[in-house]
Amino acid sequence: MADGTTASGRRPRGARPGAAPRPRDTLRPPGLRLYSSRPGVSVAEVAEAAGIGRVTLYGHFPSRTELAKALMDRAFEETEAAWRDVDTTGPAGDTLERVLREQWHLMERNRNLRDNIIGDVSPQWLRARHDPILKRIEDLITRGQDDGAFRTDLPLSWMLTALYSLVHAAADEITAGRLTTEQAPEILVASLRSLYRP
Amino acid sequence: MADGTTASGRRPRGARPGAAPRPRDTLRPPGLRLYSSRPGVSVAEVAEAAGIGRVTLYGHFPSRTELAKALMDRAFEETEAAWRDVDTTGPAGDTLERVLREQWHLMERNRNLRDNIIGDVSPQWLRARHDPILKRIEDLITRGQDDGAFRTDLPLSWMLTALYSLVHAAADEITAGRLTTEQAPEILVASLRSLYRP
DNA sequence: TCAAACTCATACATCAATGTTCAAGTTAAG
DNA sequence: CTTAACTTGAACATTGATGTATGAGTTTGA
Repeated sequence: MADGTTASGRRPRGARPGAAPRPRDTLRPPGLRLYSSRPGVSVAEVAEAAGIGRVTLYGHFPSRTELAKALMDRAFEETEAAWRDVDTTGPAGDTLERVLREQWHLMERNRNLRDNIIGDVSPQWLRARHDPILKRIEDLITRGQDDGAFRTDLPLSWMLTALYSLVHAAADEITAGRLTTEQAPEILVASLRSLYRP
Repeated sequence: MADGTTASGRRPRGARPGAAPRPRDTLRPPGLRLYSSRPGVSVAEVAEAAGIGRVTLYGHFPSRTELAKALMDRAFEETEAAWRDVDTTGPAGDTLERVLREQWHLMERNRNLRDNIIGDVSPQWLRARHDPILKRIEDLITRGQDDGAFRTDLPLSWMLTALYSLVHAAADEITAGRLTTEQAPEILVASLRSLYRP
């Protein structure tokens, strides 16, 4: 205690004693953005995008795999946080449209991240972390089906996959310059309304 | 002429003079299948899937890039051939459903191949070869819109992208074991009918 | 001022993939 | 049988990415 170090760990309790201006948490978002943007990104590229040295990055995450896991955990937390802000009281159709408009960008990042860390983590680990993210939407679709708002002639898994697939496609269209950021959510909502209607 | 060799090239006109049992053309399909199945495939894996040695493969295609190009050309030819068999005389909606049922597997391979050779060939080359493949469907959608069979409130590019995106998704669902090969085209047709209806 | 915590460029070992070379084989036309 | 065309495994050089080690510098709490 007297030496400023806690008994449990190496790091003091409060603010860290001293450091260059980049702690662990301000580092993550830019790395995530790059990791989620292109397949086959190297750790060097992620570090550069995050504005830090490659060695420093390895100081935080002992391996590429651990980096990928941390980014996926982050995505999971972001999704949880986003859902806490969603009003889910109304009809399922309305809720879905709200979620799409508010979260389609986050959903896109989740999906890209998942696509890009396949091969970096075990399939089991990936399922365990990614499935809960999908589950929120899945539950919403089920509720809509029970209410008669959504069709029931297609498998639930397909309706979920189709949704993510179209979100992904919309993001690609923006990248390709064939859709604007404003158009994308409207087109997504219109498409899924047609696709989900009984 | 008397020596059995043509004047123009090194290869005689008819059957090749003698060789191990694997000429260039029986080699391509298995390679294509693998190349289209997984991102980041190595040339060694492609060769193994094709049942030939890696060195032999390099004998046919001087580089990974040239291999990718040859496979894309092959896909293009396959698509052209498939379209020659399609009856396009009826209503656009019926034609689209026929095309989906008959070609969805080919469309899936085209898309996967495209995804996997990004980075191996220049974007310009890729566009030049891939766009004509898309054009057939695009023309069909346009015809349906002119006939009033398909909706016109969504961009043409989006309707095309959504179609390929769902085809891709269906293939993934089969891989994941959540759809059967028999279900897939039916679900695709049902989904696109809803999505394209005015 | 002192020292702990942190950053970072350089350098290094390792590994996997690409593409080449070579020295053997195998096949079938003549 | 002879020989040209082809195949192949093994070996090699090169390149790029991963992960580690080191040593020097920076920040900030005490």
